[in-house]
Amino acid sequence: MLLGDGMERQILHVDVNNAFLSWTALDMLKNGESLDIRTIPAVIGGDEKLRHGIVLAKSMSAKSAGIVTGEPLYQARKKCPTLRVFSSNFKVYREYSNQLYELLCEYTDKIERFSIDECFMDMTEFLRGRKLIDIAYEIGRRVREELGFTVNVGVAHNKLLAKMASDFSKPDKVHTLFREEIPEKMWKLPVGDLFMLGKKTVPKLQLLGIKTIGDLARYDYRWICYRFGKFGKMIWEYANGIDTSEVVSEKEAPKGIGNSVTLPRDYESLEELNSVLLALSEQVSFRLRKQKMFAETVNVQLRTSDFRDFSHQKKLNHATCSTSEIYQVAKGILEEMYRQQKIRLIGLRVDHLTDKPIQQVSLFDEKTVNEKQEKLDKAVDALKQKFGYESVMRASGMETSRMMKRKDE
DNA sequence: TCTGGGGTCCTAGGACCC
DNA sequence: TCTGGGGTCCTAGGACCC
Repeated sequence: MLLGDGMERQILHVDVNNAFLSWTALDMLKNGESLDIRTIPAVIGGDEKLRHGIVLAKSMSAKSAGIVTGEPLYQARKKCPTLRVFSSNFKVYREYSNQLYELLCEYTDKIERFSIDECFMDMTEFLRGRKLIDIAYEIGRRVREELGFTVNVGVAHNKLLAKMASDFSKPDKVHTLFREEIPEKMWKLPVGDLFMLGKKTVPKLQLLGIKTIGDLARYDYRWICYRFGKFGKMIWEYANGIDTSEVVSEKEAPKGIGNSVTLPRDYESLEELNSVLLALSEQVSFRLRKQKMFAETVNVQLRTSDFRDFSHQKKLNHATCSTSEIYQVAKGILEEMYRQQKIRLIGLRVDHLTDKPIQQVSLFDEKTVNEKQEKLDKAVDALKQKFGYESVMRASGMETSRMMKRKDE
């Protein structure tokens, strides 16, 4: 920084205000609804009959009633009896997210989609003689006028500070967080407001007398590193506004692909669980093949009725994308780990993805079976692509599909 | 009808090897 | 004749994010 401001990176973080709720509101208005649900106590929530009943997003007035994201809908209703609940629609969200992304792409090539409703922009080489903060205000105005929803824009010299800044007062605001502003704007905040400090770490820090981000920033660096390892180094640096990570514009290949479902009631037999596992295998392997990737590891996750999570995994000696193979492995894992518990959730995920199959050494007849299976997978995929995921489905798959909300294309 | 679903990264312990 | 020890792979679990 002593080299002068010319060396500083120019970073923006754009964060959609109440994204799912705002986008649902716009979609409803577009479809002839006259009520703007952004103006009433309202939330986006899952289906309580399917035990998916949590708050995914809230309006400003719902927030004023003390409703927080992630809490059960029944609890939210207790806080606000007049609360209206609307269901999510990820297809719609994807469209609005894309509209935002396209608008932001007019400003820079270096742009990172951090989530469906957040982007980082590296403006360092794209200022074209303008001031960063002016661009931030212009983006806020244009999104509001052209897209119909609002964003917060954080302005800073690195990603962490830009993200912290966009989280200051909302909605429809621009905030800066430059180095000299850190003590005034960030150090006074409770330590739990720091990015990456969640509900498990905050109490541990409080035991050390660390209450604010400033307390953490001024705490002995070596002690925090000793106590919290790599994670400690990171949060101490964050508290001091240090973050050298780059804005990454190319979408990286996924490291793993998984689907899970909370069951409409607790399941208590392998047979019931297996039928869900088959549907999950179809879904996961379909997504895997769409990515043209192969997986080396299969992982089965269970959540018991008393909310205890556990998982088992198996590494294969090759990489696969076959529905039946993934299912067979997953079934074996499930049988090995299941101990007659009441199961609330079951999940399947594949990890250690590669873009080429490590060829299985197999006997001729085995290979024939594999090739047959591969052909079947391809034929089914083609139909799913053309007529929709549910066009080709086993009865058990249909049942499971009803429990699940398909999120992406 | 209390508590979603999709990810990433890190850690710790055991097996195994030299 | 107890007590090495570093490195890698695999697994289970946990923390965090949106």
